[in-house]
Amino acid sequence: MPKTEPKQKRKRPATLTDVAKAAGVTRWVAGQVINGGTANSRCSKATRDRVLLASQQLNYHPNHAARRLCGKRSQTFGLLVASAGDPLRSFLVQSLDVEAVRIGCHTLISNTIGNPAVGSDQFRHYIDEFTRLGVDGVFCAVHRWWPGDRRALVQQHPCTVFYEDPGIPDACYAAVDRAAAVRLAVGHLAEKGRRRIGLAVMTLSRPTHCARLEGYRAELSVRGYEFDKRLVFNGEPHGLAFAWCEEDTRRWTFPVEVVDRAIGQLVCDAGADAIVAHDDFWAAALIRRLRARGIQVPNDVAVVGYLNHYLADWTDPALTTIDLDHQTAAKAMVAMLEKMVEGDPPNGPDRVVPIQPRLILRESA
Amino acid sequence: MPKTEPKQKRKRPATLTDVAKAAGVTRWVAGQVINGGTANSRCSKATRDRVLLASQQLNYHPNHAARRLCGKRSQTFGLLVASAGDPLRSFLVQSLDVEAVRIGCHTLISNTIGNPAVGSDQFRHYIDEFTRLGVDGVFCAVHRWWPGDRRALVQQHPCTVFYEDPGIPDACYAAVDRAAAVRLAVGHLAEKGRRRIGLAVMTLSRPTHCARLEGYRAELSVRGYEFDKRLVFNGEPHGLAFAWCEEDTRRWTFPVEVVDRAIGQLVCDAGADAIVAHDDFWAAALIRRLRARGIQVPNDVAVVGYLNHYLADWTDPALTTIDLDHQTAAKAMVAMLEKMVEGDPPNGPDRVVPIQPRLILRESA
DNA sequence: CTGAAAGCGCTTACAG
DNA sequence: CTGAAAGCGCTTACAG
Repeated sequence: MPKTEPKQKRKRPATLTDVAKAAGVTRWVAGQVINGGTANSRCSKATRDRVLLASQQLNYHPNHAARRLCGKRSQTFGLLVASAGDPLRSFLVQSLDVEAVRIGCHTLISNTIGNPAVGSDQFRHYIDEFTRLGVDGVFCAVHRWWPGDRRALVQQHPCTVFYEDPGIPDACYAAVDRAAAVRLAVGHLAEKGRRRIGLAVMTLSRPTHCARLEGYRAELSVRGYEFDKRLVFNGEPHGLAFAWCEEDTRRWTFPVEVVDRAIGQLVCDAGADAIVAHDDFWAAALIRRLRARGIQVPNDVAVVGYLNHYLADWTDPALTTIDLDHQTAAKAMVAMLEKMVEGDPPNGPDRVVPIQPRLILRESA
Repeated sequence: MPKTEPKQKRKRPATLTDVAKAAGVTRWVAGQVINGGTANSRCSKATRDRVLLASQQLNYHPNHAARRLCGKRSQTFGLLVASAGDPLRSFLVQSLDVEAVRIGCHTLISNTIGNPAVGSDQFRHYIDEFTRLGVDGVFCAVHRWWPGDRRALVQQHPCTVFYEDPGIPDACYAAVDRAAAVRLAVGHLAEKGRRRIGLAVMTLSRPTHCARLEGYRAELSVRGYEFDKRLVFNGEPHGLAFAWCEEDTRRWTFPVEVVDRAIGQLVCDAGADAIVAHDDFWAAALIRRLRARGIQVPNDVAVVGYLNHYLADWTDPALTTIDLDHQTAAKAMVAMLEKMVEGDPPNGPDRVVPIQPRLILRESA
């Protein structure tokens, strides 16, 4: 084969100089036109058109690295999340990206668990990576009971917005109003004629979870129901009471015994005809275990979840649950972060954006 | 209040010059030490230690933009996905990131659907964004029936690796061996003594789906079972036969009628005692609809899914299904892309990496 | 090892 | 509008 064909070198992307040359103007003018600068109005439409045409023909895209080097923003946000694949967070991850893109920014995934390749302190690792990459700001959607030094994070990246209260002073975050969530559930059940509404929660030791009990009592009181402490099941004394995904098998496990005890206390002992569950996992497990006892959902006992998780459509009966409105949360978080990046951080009560949950009616209540 | 406190300016991150100065060496030496360059061995341990110490003390992190500007790789991969939040893909997204981080790279999320903010052709939008940002390569995990010009993608980004066959020539991709998946399912069912094993698929018009029928027939033949065409249900003639998530309500819908017809044909007419379902959604729907008819799973009819989707643990009974081994797929995709970036693209048969699925035993079969 | 220099592609401030 | 220049922080090639 003749060596007529020179080894095709990857063609260099067009630069601003190329565009300027092609359009017969100076770099400065080309830059002004492309960036929509103030001088834009000062140059003739003909000039502008020539620049734009050349830019298009050469498939010009401003070099991001060069822009950053002379002080422009990176237009990139870091996103800390325990694991982006976890459906518990995946929709929030997606919504954050969608909202970031809306203001011309990008999102960098950072899984802080399950990646020992980056060292033992993955959270810390990404804090430094974010510095190196020069992100404009950081979203942290890592549950507060996962490891990670949040103080170090906000110190190194003052522009950080959390999802849910990270438990450090002066943090900015969006958080679902859990009291309102339970009130929605209890209110709905009361309207459906349920008289003995139970509450099954994993724990009452964290403030965010206590809000549920408050909401529960408040709504009972509004409805003229008496509070009966036997109708509140707290999983905490029963040990590990949450769903858990095995790292290797990806198999979800759930402490069925705890749920059985909840049924024993709430339904068998206290005569509950409805249960507001800790979350959709609890609700799904309750539905299965109630069926195993021959108790019909929702006829005998109605069940309401919390999350509006993916699986809510696939339990049998489908789960009536509380949606956390991740989209609104994401919008709020992006708006907050953008203001911080622009040097206008929220103060006082504005640092916390409460998200109003919504009741999603399906079949279980 | 006295104006003693000057408005605290955001302190400039340390530069290589700062480190060199602090360590009392030239920028060149500092750079060599920090980058582990070849000259590293040429300088004394004392010098090295001084540089490393200074680097640590100043919390030095090489400026990414500057490095890129002088020709270094961005160490960033673009990741095209229909929607990162979709649990169908979210674990692949996570695995790709984890594997990318393992080789020192980062992943940029790019949701190609549901974000009209970036224009009508979101796929195209990201192709250009990737160019602008200077990603080293691209992962495309967008289902081939979603819109997007794959040819334009590989033309603009020769370093692109797909998940599943994108249907364009010379593409590099990892793809689950669907024939093997069905064989696993059929083999398991046969060993459990099932004699009338049905296959319910959404369509047989795409090559990737035909592989299932091939696998089905092959395994039947190995087991000495006769092929009975009544035991194959093709959803295609019955119209829309897949689960669908409403954009606004996030509510999943599934054409229950189609599943009912599948049960009618396979179980009632052809006497199936087992069904290999198109995917976990089909399987979950089959389980519900079988129960509605008083048919017990797995006693009367065993059901096997495909995906090992999140919901497999929450159907009742829990779903025996085929795991797609996203982790292995991600490893293969990252390895392939990395080789391409380094100028050593795979050729011929090496362009396609088949992923061997695994059977996950739960309760439904 | 040192040191001075060029260059990556852009933005910006400045003199005309 | 033009044009020449400086600078962002790094890497690299080069002369000592």
